Amino acid sequence: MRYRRGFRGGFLKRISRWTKSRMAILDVFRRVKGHLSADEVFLRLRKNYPNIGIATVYRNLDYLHKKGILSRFQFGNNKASYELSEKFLKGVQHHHHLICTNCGKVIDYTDFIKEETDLIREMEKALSKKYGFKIQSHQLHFYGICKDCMKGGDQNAVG
Amino acid sequence: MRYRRGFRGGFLKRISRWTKSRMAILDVFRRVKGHLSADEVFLRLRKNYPNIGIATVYRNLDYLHKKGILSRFQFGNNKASYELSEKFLKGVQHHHHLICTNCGKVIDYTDFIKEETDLIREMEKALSKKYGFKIQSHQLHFYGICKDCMKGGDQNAVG
DNA sequence: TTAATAATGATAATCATTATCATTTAATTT
DNA sequence: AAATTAAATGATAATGATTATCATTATTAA
Repeated sequence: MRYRRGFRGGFLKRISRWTKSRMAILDVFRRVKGHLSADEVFLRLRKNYPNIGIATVYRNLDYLHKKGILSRFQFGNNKASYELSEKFLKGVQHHHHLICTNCGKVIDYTDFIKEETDLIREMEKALSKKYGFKIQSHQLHFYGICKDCMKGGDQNAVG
Repeated sequence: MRYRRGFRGGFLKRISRWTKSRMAILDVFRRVKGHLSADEVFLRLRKNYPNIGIATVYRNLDYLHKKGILSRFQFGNNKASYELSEKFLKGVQHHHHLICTNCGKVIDYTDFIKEETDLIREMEKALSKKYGFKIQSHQLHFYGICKDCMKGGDQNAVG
């Protein structure tokens, strides 16, 4: 068991109670790496944990987000997606997203992170000062048409 | 009337029918400048246009978004916001958003746009090539705690 | 082990958005 | 200007995502 007492340091200290469902949800994200919506988490959990309720999934996603363990995204399909925060897990690379406005596919990319990070750091400092805003995270989304939709088909909304 | 025949050039050519509600919605955005959700548009419209239906608002926001006239955002409160696209209206400056995770307030900022645009342009070129992705727009969101919430209060979620 | 309380599962309620359908309206054609 | 045609509208039902409620259960600290 990954989350037994001895290993509950750092971020994991923020978790007040180590419930079965909370551990199971964290494990889902450790296995999957990418972003998952509440219903996707729910479906994956039900295999090993058939009695879990969808409300528990929602509550824990929100809880883990508030603790800084999951990052929360909305890519434009009217539902939230979550992924492990890079601050929480070393293995998670800093990355951003390409979102296809035609089919909804989301691609993670890790290119240009060095350049981006330098600029962002500078911006955060200046924006914090100018607006008195304590910045905690940022998201950079690119919207467009993916490779498949380019050849395939009927294109939809633009940014 | 702002949208009468003689002036329907450029982007406005994309609009198939100039209905009363469509014009009224565009006018709301011209007056307000900032981002508005469907219900906020609906409320503003009802003053001068008491019979408009909420479905018409949703349909037109979606329509104008697909025509490239409105930009669409989701800041994390589970509902979409729209604003006039800078491509559509010269007066709209390129800008991004600071979102307070405590109270939900959204601040537009226009700082660092030169530096950002240079980097973004470079990224778009490289990402387009690497992923075969035709990029149409981008959004940069900073999440954190605003000035008021910093002194005021009970802090909430982090990014 | 027990006490205190956070978390759970079931489900109702809410909120944002989309679908349906009969009617109206904008633009085009006569 | 009247007729035509298809897009758009308003009312409202339906859907989908998320949140609230509440009695019960499970985790932690004492």
